[in-house]
Amino acid sequence: MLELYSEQTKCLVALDSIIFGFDGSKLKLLLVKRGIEESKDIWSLMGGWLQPKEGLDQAANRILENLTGLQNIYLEQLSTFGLPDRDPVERTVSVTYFALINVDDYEQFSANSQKAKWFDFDDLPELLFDHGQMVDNAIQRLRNKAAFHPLGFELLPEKFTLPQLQALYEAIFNMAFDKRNFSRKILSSGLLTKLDEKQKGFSKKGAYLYKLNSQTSEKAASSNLYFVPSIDSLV
Amino acid sequence: MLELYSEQTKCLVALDSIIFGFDGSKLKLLLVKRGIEESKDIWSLMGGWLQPKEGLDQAANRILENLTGLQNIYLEQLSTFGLPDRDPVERTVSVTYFALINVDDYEQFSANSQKAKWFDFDDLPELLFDHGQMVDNAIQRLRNKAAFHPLGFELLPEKFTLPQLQALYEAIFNMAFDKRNFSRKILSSGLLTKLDEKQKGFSKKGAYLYKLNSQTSEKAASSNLYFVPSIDSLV
DNA sequence: GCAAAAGTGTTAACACTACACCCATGG
DNA sequence: CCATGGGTGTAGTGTTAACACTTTTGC
Repeated sequence: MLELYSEQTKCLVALDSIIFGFDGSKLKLLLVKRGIEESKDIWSLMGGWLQPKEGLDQAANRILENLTGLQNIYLEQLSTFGLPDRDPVERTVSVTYFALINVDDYEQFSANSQKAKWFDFDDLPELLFDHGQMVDNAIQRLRNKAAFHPLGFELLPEKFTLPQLQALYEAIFNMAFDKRNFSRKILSSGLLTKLDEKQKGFSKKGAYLYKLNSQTSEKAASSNLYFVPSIDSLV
Repeated sequence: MLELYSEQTKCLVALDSIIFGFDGSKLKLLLVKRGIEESKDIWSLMGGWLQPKEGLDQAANRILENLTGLQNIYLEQLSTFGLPDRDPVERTVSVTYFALINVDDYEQFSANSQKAKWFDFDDLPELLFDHGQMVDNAIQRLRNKAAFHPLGFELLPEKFTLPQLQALYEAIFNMAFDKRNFSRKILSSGLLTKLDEKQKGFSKKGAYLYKLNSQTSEKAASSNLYFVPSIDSLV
């Protein structure tokens, strides 16, 4: 059974967030340059320490807000990493989170946070400690989740076109979809509301804008939204 | 960015395991009676403390082995809980694991571990702290995972019958399946090898025994093993 | 011989894949 | 007027869900 509390050793607890973005054609990851000695200047996930009076989700939100200026970001807990020597400086258990943010929203704040940079997801630099594993983990979760949930929308502006949405899913799954099948599947889910406006400037014809239909988004959604042809590695 | 390590507060790190079993007709959960003051005698998950030189998975395995005598148990990390006051004695972050064990295997050891008991999953006592949430979390993960992976087998003896397997899935999903459809789906996955023996004693006719076909179990498996008619709450 | 559980096939609806052409517009 | 990207429909195939009767054998 549980042994007494008093004799147990304590650990530092960190929060590290895998922050995904999308720039219209590629999936992106937001990284920061480590500012302290021991592996200084290595790119790493955005992270910080758990404070005495806060919960994990709360801490992850606080850190994300401090670093990006953004509130109410989609944030979800992933695995916790705790090999004894994962951080050579001192034993640290790290709880990871994955976040989805709209690149445009963030650019406005990027002046503030000095050393943060968006990387193409498939061209990442070497990462600090076990952050590479954390990222592998997160992309899997993103795929699994996006395959069944109306999730990707978090990465797009409020109004978006079907081609944009498709490009996003193609970036997430690193796979091409047939646009007729894609639009049929998406539209039949009832998740989207077609707007009267068209997107201007990008294509000559202009594509209709849609928005997420907040009514149905939570419930009716999850039933048959699976995009991926062959489900390979579900969690 | 990361602040200096030295000024950060540390936490106790606990591991708590949600241990599922199956007795042939009902899904079970293994709980222990808390042995230390402050909520003494409340039923709780099996847990223990992270030791200085071990990783999280390793610690979860060690604790499980100490308490049940079983090795090589299916064990998978779930969420981490860390509200500041979740444990009134002292701030503790708890990493949860879910485990699947064969009830028969465990009964042999149950003499050893004094205060452990199997409960029917749908008739659980009140649980310590936030362990109830941990359990809710775990059953969801079990369902999601079992819907796509050849997972439930961990809960059965090496040789089992289709009716047993179906009963297990019905217990996991708390839902009835059509036996013709069920057997077709399972058998078409190629996961099982039919044996020449029949189970005796339970039914008059006797049901054929099967075993998991270890070749295919990892790969070919995950492609279309979804049993659940309507996927309601996938992670 | 009967009760209790095991085993087995067919059909109709739906969902998925593959595939090609016309449309609207800006330049 | 033409190049670029946007939008749409169908046929074939496979998968799923629903459904009922026969078989075996212990008692």
